[in-house]
Amino acid sequence: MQLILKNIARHISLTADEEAYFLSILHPKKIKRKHFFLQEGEINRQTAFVLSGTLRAYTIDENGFEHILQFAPPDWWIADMYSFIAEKPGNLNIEAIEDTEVLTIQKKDLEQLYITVPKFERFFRIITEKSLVAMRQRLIDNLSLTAKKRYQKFCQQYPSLINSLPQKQIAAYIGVTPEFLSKMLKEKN
Amino acid sequence: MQLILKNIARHISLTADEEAYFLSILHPKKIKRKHFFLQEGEINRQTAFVLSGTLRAYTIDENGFEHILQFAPPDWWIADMYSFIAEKPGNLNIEAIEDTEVLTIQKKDLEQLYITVPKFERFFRIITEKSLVAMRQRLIDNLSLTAKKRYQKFCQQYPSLINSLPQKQIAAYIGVTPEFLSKMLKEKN
DNA sequence: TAAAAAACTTAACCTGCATTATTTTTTGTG
DNA sequence: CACAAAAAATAATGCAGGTTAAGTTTTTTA
Repeated sequence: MQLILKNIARHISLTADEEAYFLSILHPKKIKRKHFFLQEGEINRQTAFVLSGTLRAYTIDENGFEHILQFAPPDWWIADMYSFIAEKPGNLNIEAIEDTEVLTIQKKDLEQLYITVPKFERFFRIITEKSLVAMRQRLIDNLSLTAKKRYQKFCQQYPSLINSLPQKQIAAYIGVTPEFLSKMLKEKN
Repeated sequence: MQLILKNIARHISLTADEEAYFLSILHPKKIKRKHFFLQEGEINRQTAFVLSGTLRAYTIDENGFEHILQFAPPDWWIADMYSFIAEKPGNLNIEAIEDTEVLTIQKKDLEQLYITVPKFERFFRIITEKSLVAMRQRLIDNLSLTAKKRYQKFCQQYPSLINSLPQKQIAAYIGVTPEFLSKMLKEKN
């Protein structure tokens, strides 16, 4: 529980009452490796904060290829934002790549939280702004960098993941086939 | 001025006082065709709402190629979010593709607005969430669709722009060279 | 309104990455 | 610990889209 309070304290400060109220709406949940927090076609009714383990969010395109949009190691928030705000079925899968513990907040509870403690509007505004900046940069990188450079950037950005992830998933994140990533890695050095 | 109030009314409602205060921090600005609202290397100290005309936001990569991140026709908000929140020099250029009128809000005024009228935290949270969803979808499209399909999607999404934009700029948005777009367009039909 | 600049077209050739298919290695699970 | 499944490596072949460069049309602006 300390982890999520510290996460929030990076942008807003809470009174003891507000903190207690916030903690009261959190639901702990465990997701086993290879199990899903959310599957394509479902409505994402809760947002998640990762305490331990790691989740990944991905889509499957019409040719059956996976494209990974986000890894969520501890201290990260994750949801299918489209589905969560529209309350419609989404096309994201959110899966545990190892046994994972999260805290979830139901959409209804979050809406009430916004009303009761408006500071949380600020908190989520700020982290959404940061996500947008990161997503924008990733789009730019995909438009302007070669696969080799995108791989290098990935290594810098997620040094902790690089050794625990199958290459296949790194390929699905940087936007190349596993075969091509394998070839690239042989060429280097 | 009505346009921006309507835009805001889509997500929050203001009292007469709040409305007056909000209007008081807006600065009208005109940007002539081919002139810049913001240039690479500058700190983006204000966010803009387009009243008339159209802006485009783009980066120039290390090989000198432009990549367009956003078109902002009337009723849209635009800024270099990275530079705006970090208060550091950004790498976006925001240029008028025709004579354009915007309303700007200074970062300092926006911060005060958040404090004085917290509803605006909600407003900007919501529109940032929507931008994030759109940006995420664009990344997925770039990872999974062919250039032809991305062009078709662009036509559906910006029917009003399609005839007023140079092909070069459509190419810079969908992520192909102008030569290749030209070839594609000949092939079709 | 004419000259200059920008946008567009065309075409030959090139390359980064995909595809397909087979083999080898690693990992997870009963 | 064995063996089934997943991941990774390898390699031949293919193609979407890039590059270069020249010529043509449209737009801008003096």
